[in-house]
Order: sequence, then C-alpha cells, then structure tokens
Amino acid sequence: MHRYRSHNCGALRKSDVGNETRLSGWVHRVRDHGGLLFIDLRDHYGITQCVIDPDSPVFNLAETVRSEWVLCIEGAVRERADDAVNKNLPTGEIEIFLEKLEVLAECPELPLPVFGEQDYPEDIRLKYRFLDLRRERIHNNILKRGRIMSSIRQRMVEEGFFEFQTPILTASSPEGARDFLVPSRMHPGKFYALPQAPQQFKQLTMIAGFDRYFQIAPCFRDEDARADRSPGEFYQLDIEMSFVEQEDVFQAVEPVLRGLFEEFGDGQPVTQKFPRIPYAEAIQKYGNDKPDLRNPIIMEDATDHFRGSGFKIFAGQIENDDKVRVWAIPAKTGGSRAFCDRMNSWAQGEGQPGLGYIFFRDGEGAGPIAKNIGEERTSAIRSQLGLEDGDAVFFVCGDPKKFASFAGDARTRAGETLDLVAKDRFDFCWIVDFPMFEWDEQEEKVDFSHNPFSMPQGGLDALENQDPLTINAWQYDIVCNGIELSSGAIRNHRPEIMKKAFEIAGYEESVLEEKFGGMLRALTYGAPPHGGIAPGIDRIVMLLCGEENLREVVMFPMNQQAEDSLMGAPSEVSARQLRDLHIRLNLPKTPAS
RNA sequence: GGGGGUGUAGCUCAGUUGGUUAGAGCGCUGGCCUGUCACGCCAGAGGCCGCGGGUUCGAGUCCCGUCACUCCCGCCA
Repeated sequence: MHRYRSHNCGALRKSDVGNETRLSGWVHRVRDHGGLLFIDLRDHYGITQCVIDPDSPVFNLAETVRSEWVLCIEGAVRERADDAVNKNLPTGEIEIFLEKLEVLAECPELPLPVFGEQDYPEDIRLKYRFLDLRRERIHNNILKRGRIMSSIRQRMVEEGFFEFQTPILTASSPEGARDFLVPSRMHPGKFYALPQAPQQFKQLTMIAGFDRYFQIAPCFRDEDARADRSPGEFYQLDIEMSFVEQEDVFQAVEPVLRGLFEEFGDGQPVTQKFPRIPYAEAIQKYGNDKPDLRNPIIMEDATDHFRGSGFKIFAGQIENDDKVRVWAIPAKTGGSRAFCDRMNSWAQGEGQPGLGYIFFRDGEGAGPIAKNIGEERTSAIRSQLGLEDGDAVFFVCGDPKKFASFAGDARTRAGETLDLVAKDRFDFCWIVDFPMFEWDEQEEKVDFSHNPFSMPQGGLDALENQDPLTINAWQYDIVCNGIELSSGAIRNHRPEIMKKAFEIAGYEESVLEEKFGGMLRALTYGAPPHGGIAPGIDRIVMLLCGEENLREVVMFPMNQQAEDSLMGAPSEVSARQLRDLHIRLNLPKTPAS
C-alpha cells in the first residue's frame, strides 16, 4: 500500500465497503461524542468521515486531534446506516472505521478558520493565504481559473493561433502607465522594465512573418489598485493577427469568448452576436464607454422639448450655448415622489445641483418640471420615451462632455434601485469607433485618446484633410456586464501615417525616433497590415466565478498598497546587492523618531 | 496625492445620552455525552477597546492627530 494513501478523500463509495484503505488529509471538523468520535478528513478531492470508538487502539490519540492537523489514517470502509447517510457529501454513504492513526503535522489555534464560509479581513486572509486557499470557495475559484486557462489555450489553438513567449525583462516604454524597473548590474545606471503588455513584441511577431499570435501574458504596471484591478501584475489573453481588418478580429475572438462563457458560466445566457456600439452612441445612450446592457435604461436627447419652454433653468442654458443638451433618463416603475426625491438628493450628494424629474400618474405628468413646461411638452416627452403611469424620467442639462459620466451614474443607480437590471446573464458588446485624438484640457493641445499605434480610419488622407478631433481609430473594446474586458486595435503599419499621427499630437519626429525607434525601423521593412486585442484574464475569471473582487480569483495577490504580506514584498535588500547594482538610496525624509 | 468606510477576545460582531467589573457566537482549555455531519450540555481561560494626545469628576463612546485595512477619485497608451 502507498505510504500515505490508497485513495483520496473524495474517492470512496458504497462499492468500496469492506476494503481496507489508507487516507491522508487535513482535519476539517471534529465531533466528539465522548464514547464516539467523528473526524471529517479533507483533501483537495473531498471529505471523508472517519469514526472511532473506544474499541479502536487509537481512540486516545484520536481524541487529541484538532482542526487542520494533518493525519494519515487507516481502516475499513463501512456502509453507513440509512439514517446516517449524508446526502451533501459524495462520500456520504460510507465512513472509515479507524484502526491506525498517524499525526503527520500539528497546527496551533487558527488565525483564520478553514471551516465555514464566513468573511474575514483581507489583511489576515493575505498573510495566511495558504490557509485561506484551503477554504472551499476560493479553492474552487482557483481550480476554475485553471480550467479556464486550459480551455482558452485549446480554443485558441483550434482557431489556428500559435502560442509565443516574449521577454519579461525589456525596455521602458514612454507611453502608458508607470513602469516597474529592474536595475542592470552590467550596465551601471541603466534599467530594464517589466512589460506593461507585450504590445510591441506581438506586433514585431507579425512583422517577423508569423501569423495568429497568442499568449497568456503577464503584464506589469505600477499603478494604484481597484477592486477589479490588481496592483502590479495581471494576465492578458494577448492576441495579434496579420492581414486582417477589424471584422476579422471580431470573427476570431467572439466565438472564443462566447464559448468560454457558455462553458464556464453555469448555464447563464451569453450574448450570441455581440452588438457593435459606436463610442459616441454608447456615451449618448449609456453615459459611458463600458455600458452594462443588463440595465434596460437607454438615455435619449430631449433638448427640443425644453427649448423655449417655461422651465427657464434649462431653456436659458439652451438659448445661450449651442453645446448645451438635455438628456432624458427614463425610469420604468420609478413614478413616485419618494423615489424621485431620493434620486434628487443622491445627485446633490454627488455634487450636482440636483436631478430634475417628471413622474407620471393618473394619466398626467407630475412634479415641478411638468408644471413649468406644460401639458403638451410633458406629453411629447412621455410618448418619445414610451412611458406610462407609474414611470418617471430624469433630466440632466448642460455640456454633454461634462455631464455624460454623471448621467451614466444616474442611469446605473435608477436601474439598480428599481431592480430593472437583469441578473444571471452575460451581456456582451463591442464598443467601436473610438476617437483617434482628444483635446487635452490641461495641456491645451490635441493628444492621442487611446493607443498611438492604432490606425486612423481614413488613413493618411484623414490625417491630412480632416479635423483631428473628428477622426476615429480602428480601435475597439469588449464589454461584458459593464466591465471592460479587453481593448484592441488595427495597428498603424505605415511609417508615414505613424509620423503624421505623432505630428498631429504635437510630437517631433525625433521623439518618435527616440522612443519607438525599434518599432519604426521594423515598420519600414515591410510590415503586414495587422491587428489584435487583449482580453483581461483575471476579469474574465472574476465574472465567471461571480466574484466582485480580483483577489478572489488570484492565488497570491498583493494588497492595495502593492505589498505581499505573506512573502514580505517589497523588501529591503543588502548593501552588497545595492553595490552590485551601483545604486545608492535616496530615501524620503521621515519625521524624526 | 485626495475623499469615504472600518478598526472592541484567536475569528465574526454587539456595546444605549459619556457612568459600576466591556458582552455574545465561533474557536481554545477542562468535564460530561455511542450516530454526529454547523453534534449537544456544563465550566473556564482569554481584552493596551489600533496608537498618541485632549476635553471631563469619569472616555470603548466626544474632539484633534496618527497608523492599518478597504472602497472610490486621480492614475490605468
């Protein structure tokens, strides 16, 4: 018999009754009846109930075991009496009658109970992550993550993609987030950077004549954390393809994600054909570029209903400024003064002057705005938005650039408060036609709004003849349930277009040469048209596990301050190490202690 | 860098208007218990109320500062 086990703790069934077995695992739970003792033994595979009575030679030892001790036990598989069967366990029809017991490891009182699914403080969970990971829910999340990884690889290969590896120690990139730097011992004063994404490498892979690249790529960015954004490092399903247009990327990626979510989404419906929503339309209808389509509320322009109306606050603004618009946020079933007032005071809490509204009852509109604009206009608004008695509509007025995000928040809040948001489904969409450039208010100049490597729609002609702020890029996002899952683009593979784009954004050609010299050189030697995308793996797993926080699907995450309290990272290093790297510390002043 | 929330036993939490010796559940220790599976019953140990200062006759409670964790803003091509 094997030194530690003949079976695992999830394996034994009725058909094994009578056999001698050996199991090893952790003490999950002990139930001591004095003359009868139950020990639930747990391992990766499951839980098996062990039973000991005073006839057993190891009864006295068994009485001393505590939670999370590691045991190796031996005994006969017994069938449980009908009324003792535990239907909640796969092994619930049998138990082991203990004949031998070896304590492999003991365990002191636990800072973090493994048994049960109570919530525990994040810092303790991370410090004792090895205990936390024994718990059922997160243990299963990590397993699901692994299965998702395998499925992704299989699906990508089936779609004709090939997996590549790109460097981890690379050069600092001038664009994007702050880099993590690694000092060079051989080149004093010089640094490697960890890649923020293998963006340039995957493009170089295409230029090198490979086709259909993918990689489950670690990405490193020194930026602050959020619930859905790990500090430091995360993984992307990095994809790039040659000789493609936007539509080809969509056709390649959409079935992978749809299939993945159907496989791991526990039967929740998944969007069959992802709708494509232009960026400008997403802003107008949903107030942001990552709309949660489970929320049925769609905003509409209602400016004309207020132009020259008796509601002077809006009418005056419309009169004075061409840019001013009124957006209507329809709220089905929100037609009560109480709800409308709650929304209004929420808006004031958000720093807004308020949130105007009309609510409909007894066949007419109620509230101050309805009184001011009169019956005819109120009725026109109602029919435009398809509202009925018992519904409400909210209004925001001003320059859409400034209020769009607040309007989007109001849409989200109304949908959630009124319970209009569909549950248990994955609603995908593509956001397309992102603007190539945007006006930088602080610098008072035109700048790239997204990725400088994206191809402008209309190519060189558009750059030379169009108002830059009206040019769109072949740039797209995938959004699921209001979470931005990935961002991608058809790349700019023409050096002269690249130079022109940087010129418009106010960069000298020398800057382009200096910062992207390697890339530019590659583009001049026959670059194929190419494009790709990079879905965020951690966020995909988070959605599929039904978790709200990335740390629930990452084995060893850092805390919000980007510290690993288990391994003690970041840490000080020895003077010798610093000397090797030609580094002298220049620490910030701390208050005298 | 900024804003919000939290911080009381190993863990989860309660703690009234500022008023005697700071409580409960789980866990831990001891005792009882032969069919439990969140076993049950009895007893016990366990507290710098995050830390520092202040107000007060008196502070877990009020004020100021600070630290930790977390959520958000900034940041994230």
